[in-house]
Amino acid sequence: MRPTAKDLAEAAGLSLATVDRVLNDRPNVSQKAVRKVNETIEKIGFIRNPAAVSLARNKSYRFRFLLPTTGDLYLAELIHRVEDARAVMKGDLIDLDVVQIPVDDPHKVAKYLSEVDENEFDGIALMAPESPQVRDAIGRLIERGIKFVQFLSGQEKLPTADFVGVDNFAAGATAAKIVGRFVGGKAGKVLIVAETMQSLDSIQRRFGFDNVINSQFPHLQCLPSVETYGDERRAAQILRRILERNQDVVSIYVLSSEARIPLEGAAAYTDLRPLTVVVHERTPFSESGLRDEHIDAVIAQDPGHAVRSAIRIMRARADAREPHAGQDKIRIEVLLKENL
Amino acid sequence: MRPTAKDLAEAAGLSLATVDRVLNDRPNVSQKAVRKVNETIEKIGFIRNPAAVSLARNKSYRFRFLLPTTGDLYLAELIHRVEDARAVMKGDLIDLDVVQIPVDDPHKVAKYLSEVDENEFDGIALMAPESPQVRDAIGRLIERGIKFVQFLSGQEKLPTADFVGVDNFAAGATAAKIVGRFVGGKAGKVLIVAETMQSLDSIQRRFGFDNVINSQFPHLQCLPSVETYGDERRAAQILRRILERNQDVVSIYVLSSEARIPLEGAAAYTDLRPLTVVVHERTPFSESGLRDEHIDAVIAQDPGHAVRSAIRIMRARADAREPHAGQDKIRIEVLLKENL
DNA sequence: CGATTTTTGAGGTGCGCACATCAATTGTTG
DNA sequence: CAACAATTGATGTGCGCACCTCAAAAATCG
Repeated sequence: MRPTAKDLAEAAGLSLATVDRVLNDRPNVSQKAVRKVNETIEKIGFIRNPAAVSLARNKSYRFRFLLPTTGDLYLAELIHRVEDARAVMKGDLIDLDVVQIPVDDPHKVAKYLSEVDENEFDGIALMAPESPQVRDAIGRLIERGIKFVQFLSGQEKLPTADFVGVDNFAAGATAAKIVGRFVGGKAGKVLIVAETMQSLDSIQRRFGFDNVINSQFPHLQCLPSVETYGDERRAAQILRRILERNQDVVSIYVLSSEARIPLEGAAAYTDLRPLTVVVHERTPFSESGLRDEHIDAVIAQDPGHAVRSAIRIMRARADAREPHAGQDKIRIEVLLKENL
Repeated sequence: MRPTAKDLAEAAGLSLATVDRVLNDRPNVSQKAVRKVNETIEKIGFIRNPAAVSLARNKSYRFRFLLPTTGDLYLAELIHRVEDARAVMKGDLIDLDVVQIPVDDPHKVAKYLSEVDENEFDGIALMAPESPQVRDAIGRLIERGIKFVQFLSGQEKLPTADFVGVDNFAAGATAAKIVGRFVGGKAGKVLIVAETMQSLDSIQRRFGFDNVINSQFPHLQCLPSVETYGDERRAAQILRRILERNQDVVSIYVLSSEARIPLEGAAAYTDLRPLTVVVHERTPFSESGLRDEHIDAVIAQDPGHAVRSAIRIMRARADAREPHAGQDKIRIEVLLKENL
């Protein structure tokens, strides 16, 4: 039988009350008692029964995901994953919800964060670009005891907050390696498309991409980033113009999470198959693109994994535990038609 | 406040005893009562508090991983992951252990399985090739109420058992796609190395590999599989001979989990850098190979993920629940130098 | 109809721990 | 040494549920 707190008390030659004081960091315990208890824990291999703890505390966790209002398929996927997790975690006394806010307005984001009630939420996961205002608001949030996770964005990592997501520099580098090797020695230009280059994510990906192309594939030339601003017509027009002017484009790299908008625009003008097309994030569009070979590779971060990871981290922090690092690292996945 | 079983009973107009009978599938309940309770569960959104269930049942789980005795770095990694999980899961009343057995002897495996005491273990995860004998032994194990997982091998999926691992056909196809596109249009031969071609895993990977090469990269020619039998000297000799005879080898594909043995042999004879080298499984060797560019890509399945997945499945089965499909699918990962 | 079976209700116990109260013991200080 | 503070012990309650027993009520049957 596995030792209980009572066994611990007996083995330590102390009362259950003192053991309780040590285990739960209550005041009025001598250093000697603390040491004795901890030694005995090691000695007899005592482990708190988490079910009993949870039951006795009868505490529940309320976490909120703050996601952008605008976004296409990947955002939808993300929301879907949170809903999934919501259903699963409900049993474990974890209440989740999603609120969408205009993340591109730092002022509004900061205002929203400042209005979060610490009696209503134990943790917030925010997907928004960073800015000084937002950073300050996050700091105040944390001071009020609300656990915070930077979710898939804002990689200027705050020392006080946890981050869930990939290394975007490495993600861009990975895309570049695929492009470079898939193109196959041919010289030519690489067309790079982003929704916007304002965000740190885009900048880092582009930086990682250029870095690898320039050092390992000097026969390829990266064109300046095209920004779509999420506008389909605009995207179609600009891409058409650029492809007309640059007949030697051999590859397209879409570094935003929204591949649909630029690629549908480009496909209207030219056949994508001869080009090496690499995009980010698995969506119904990118999946079908892989299947019918309009897209050669997808660089992805599993949204379900990201959501679960954010939840695990907030829960661990709420329990004043360290998160388990290993399981919570988000991998940069490379998806081909063959390993979908 | 979230509804308890008592609330459920009141809302359903039944006693707690009857509600308990329904919730735990006890005998002597009318169909009417069952229906009424289930309806009320939906209506008030009752969810059993898993902590209370766990505490009241006070049940623990004992699972054993049966792994091969022989194996190199990947096996070591796997054992390490089980040990990690062991420490983490200990808190959740899950006892894990690892036993290594000679998996290539179906007779011994079957004998071992038949001797597993159902009072001592709730679940077994076995990493071993299939054979009729083993299959029968697994069947008897399951009949005795022990939950069983086919762990990273034996993909002739038993309808009665769960499987954790990748689709090896797809894994081979993925490797082929990488080889084909990385080679870059050059014609030549692909050297394929396995520890043994006896195992179903190897056969499926090879089949998937050939399939993609033949259909998409006809300018490449697959050589017959070389078997190392885990013997370094043998491997070095054979590979040297083959590479001497085939000066037009452009790529090496190692389809077993042990890349070290063949690649160290080949590297002794020739420089691997000009070749496109693709191997399976992330190990210290394959990682450093990626870093210094002796290896171009690694096709991997995360061992930590696989271990956790196997545990989750055994636990779900032991609780007579269905496992959560999504989280437990093992991805075929593509690792490059850039996304390690 | 009574005799039997099936179904229900009422109630208790314990799982391992958190949290609270109050008394008893020890240590400290002037 | 008394007066006080710091520490410890003894004990109780409740978290939500599983599991058990015994009696009562309802349904079924010959």
